[in-house]
Amino acid sequence: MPRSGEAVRRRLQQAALELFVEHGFDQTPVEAIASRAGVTERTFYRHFGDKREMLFDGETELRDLLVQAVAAVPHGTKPLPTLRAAFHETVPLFERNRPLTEPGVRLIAETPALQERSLAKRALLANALTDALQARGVDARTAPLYAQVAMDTFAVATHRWMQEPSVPLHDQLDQAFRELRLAAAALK
Amino acid sequence: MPRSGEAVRRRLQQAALELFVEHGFDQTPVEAIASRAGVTERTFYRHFGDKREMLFDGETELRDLLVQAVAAVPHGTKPLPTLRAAFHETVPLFERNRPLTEPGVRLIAETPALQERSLAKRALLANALTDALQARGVDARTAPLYAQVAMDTFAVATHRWMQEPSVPLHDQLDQAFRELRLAAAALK
DNA sequence: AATTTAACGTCAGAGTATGACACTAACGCG
DNA sequence: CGCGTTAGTGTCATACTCTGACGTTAAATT
Repeated sequence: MPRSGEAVRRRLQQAALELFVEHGFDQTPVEAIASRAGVTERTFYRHFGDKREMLFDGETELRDLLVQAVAAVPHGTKPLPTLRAAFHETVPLFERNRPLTEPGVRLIAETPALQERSLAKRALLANALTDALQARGVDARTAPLYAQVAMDTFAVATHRWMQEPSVPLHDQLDQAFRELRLAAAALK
Repeated sequence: MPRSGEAVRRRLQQAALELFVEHGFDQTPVEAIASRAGVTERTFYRHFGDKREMLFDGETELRDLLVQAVAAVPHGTKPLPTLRAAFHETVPLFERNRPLTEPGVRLIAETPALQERSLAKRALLANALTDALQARGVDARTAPLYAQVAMDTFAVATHRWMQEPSVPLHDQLDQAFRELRLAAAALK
């Protein structure tokens, strides 16, 4: 296998992040990123499907970890407790990547095009969780609902954790799911 | 006020829908849409921010209706029951627009770019519901969670209703929220 | 050393979206 | 009824995104 290209990929990501925080996402042409990384614009598109994609690299890793964690939960556990347990398994991953993803999340928050992509990635995660639940015997009709709701609860927890780092992500998760349970109990 | 342009806007929407179902969204240049509508490509972008935006016109109407419905719910009602009641108020709107939106949803389902935009619109609705809840005294910390979760439950209900028109949307809504309550009760 | 293979460069091109400027049709008013 | 205002439109230019085709280079295999 010839020259790996992994180094180029990393240089592109770093160059992009620097230029994005300096001039903004929309004001940064792909040509500028490629130029700083020492490659051609064409090469950029060989490593990333499009300009937004570079900000969401860890998503596939998170997805694989989640589906694996769901499969590892003891059988007989109900859907939402299963997903909550799986989310707890991803806490180390988040804590490890925290400083790395911090500038990215601010960028996403202030760029509509990146928010859209972020929501799309979240939906992909929810779909993966739906499949993981079905593999455990949850019926195909209700699995999407559980996956979506749990995914949002997880997103709320991580969002709070980003803004208030003092309280651990584990506690944020339990707190969010507790609020979900109490709110749903009021439904009659 | 000079020539209204409302007719042009309608012609653009109809021309776009026809071309989209015939050649697909990605294979339909804006120029083709504008040409069929009898205007210039530049005029298209004066009526719609971008090419995806034409498929999501009713969203603002739905959003206004929802926030109004939330405000109309008797005070003292808990968040999730409030949102469920608000969703029930939008059922006539959905039933009325059903045949109109049917080709659109199929198009969205098979076009990634449109799915992203659809998710973004759903997020906007959730944000609007968050604000509506806060206006009723729900605290800012939990309101986003309730709005997101309710929004997903609503989305699941409408999705089922699209595929199985035999059971009314009202029943789909109650069923989905019932499943949410039961699933959350298992959280302990 | 020759061959294979994946990464890269170059070139061309379609499509999206925006800004600047001029023009025109409709409406209100004197 | 003529006049000016104003929103809608056309025209032109242009930056940017993304893709296809083709040739070249560097690394790994034999």
